[in-house]
Amino acid sequence: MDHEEASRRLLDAAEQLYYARGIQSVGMDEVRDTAGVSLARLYRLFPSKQHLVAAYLRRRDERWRASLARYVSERAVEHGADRRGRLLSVFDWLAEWFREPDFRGCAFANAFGELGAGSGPVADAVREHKALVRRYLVELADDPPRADSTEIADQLLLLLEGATTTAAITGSPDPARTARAAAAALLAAKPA
Amino acid sequence: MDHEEASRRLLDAAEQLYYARGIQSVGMDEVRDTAGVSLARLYRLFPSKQHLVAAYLRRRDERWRASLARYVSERAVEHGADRRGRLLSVFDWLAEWFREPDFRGCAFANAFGELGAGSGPVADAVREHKALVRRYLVELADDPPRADSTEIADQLLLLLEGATTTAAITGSPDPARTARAAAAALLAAKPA
DNA sequence: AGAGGCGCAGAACGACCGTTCTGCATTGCG
DNA sequence: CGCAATGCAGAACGGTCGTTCTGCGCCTCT
Repeated sequence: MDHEEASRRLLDAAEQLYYARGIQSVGMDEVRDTAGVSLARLYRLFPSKQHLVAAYLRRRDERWRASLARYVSERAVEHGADRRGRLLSVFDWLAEWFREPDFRGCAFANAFGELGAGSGPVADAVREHKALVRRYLVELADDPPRADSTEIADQLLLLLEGATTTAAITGSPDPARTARAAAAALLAAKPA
Repeated sequence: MDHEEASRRLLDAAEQLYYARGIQSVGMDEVRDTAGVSLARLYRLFPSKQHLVAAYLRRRDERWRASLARYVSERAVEHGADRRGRLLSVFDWLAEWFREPDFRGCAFANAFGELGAGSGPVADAVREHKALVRRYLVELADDPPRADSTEIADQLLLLLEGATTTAAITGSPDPARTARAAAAALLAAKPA
């Protein structure tokens, strides 16, 4: 097992365990056991638990955004979607995510809520994720370019965030539908 | 010190410590020290940590909703506000809350994200809080009565939730302004 | 063969956690 | 006064945590 494989296994284990059960309640022993990688190597690859958590979140951010972008892009091709169609398909993707059996809300908000603003690399990873998602929404809203892209993107970001938390707490995917309807109304309020 | 006073001190301490630092990282010893109440009495009043957390959240829910309702009501009197004005003043209240020095996001979502859906009395308290806030928004939206009150209330609830989390993560009160503008647009999209 | 380097499993360390226990002090009553 | 009841501070218990250490096995090289 080379370092890349060990790292991948550790991040898989971290993702599975921390997302399902929170961060502080999962010890490094359990990450080791789940990953099948020794503690010594774990600490060689990630100098502390905070580093491991931040790394898992950064990898998750990439995968999450890539999954969303792929979906929006494919739907745009299938349906010849315009700006509105592309922005609304974000919420269709949300609906699918909320229905996944291991859905447990936003890993980034959960980690931030658990560990707080002073949690160094973890808080940084969370903030960067949110900034990148916002940027993606601005890009979608700005195609074709318009003066209100940032404003609408910010509003849709709040709907996305609120729907994710609400879906986790209520255990229902309905907030995706609610958010989509709100997004449609907001887009309709600002025609081209 | 009677039981009521001890209970109040314990809930004050719990609120201060758990909201600021998360739940698992604050031991019962520290709650005891902060409250100035013995561990024996603490356990007599709250049989377990979960009970204490749930009790603090339930008290916080009452205070939070009361503060919001008072603000909305006072603003309605001051400005002769109609349905739209009352619903929008929810977001004005949010803006003030986000500016408080100890603001750290939604205590309910944070606790849920940290402890998970299986956390018994805590998860129950979180779900009930969300349901009560939703009901309050439905009441605001239904005055005067309309067929779309639940729909608009659900949409505003997502904005409220998304703004709270985003404000905590970004450390900025701006999401309240963004949410208010979105709420205004949603209300304008459905005139009387 | 022997020596050195590397990596492992899991023990060890010190800290913290949730909860219960214990020696002691205080209070109230007869 | 003596006795019983009550409550306290904080020790104790058993468990878990993050991190480092140690004895051992394996591999490579001379």
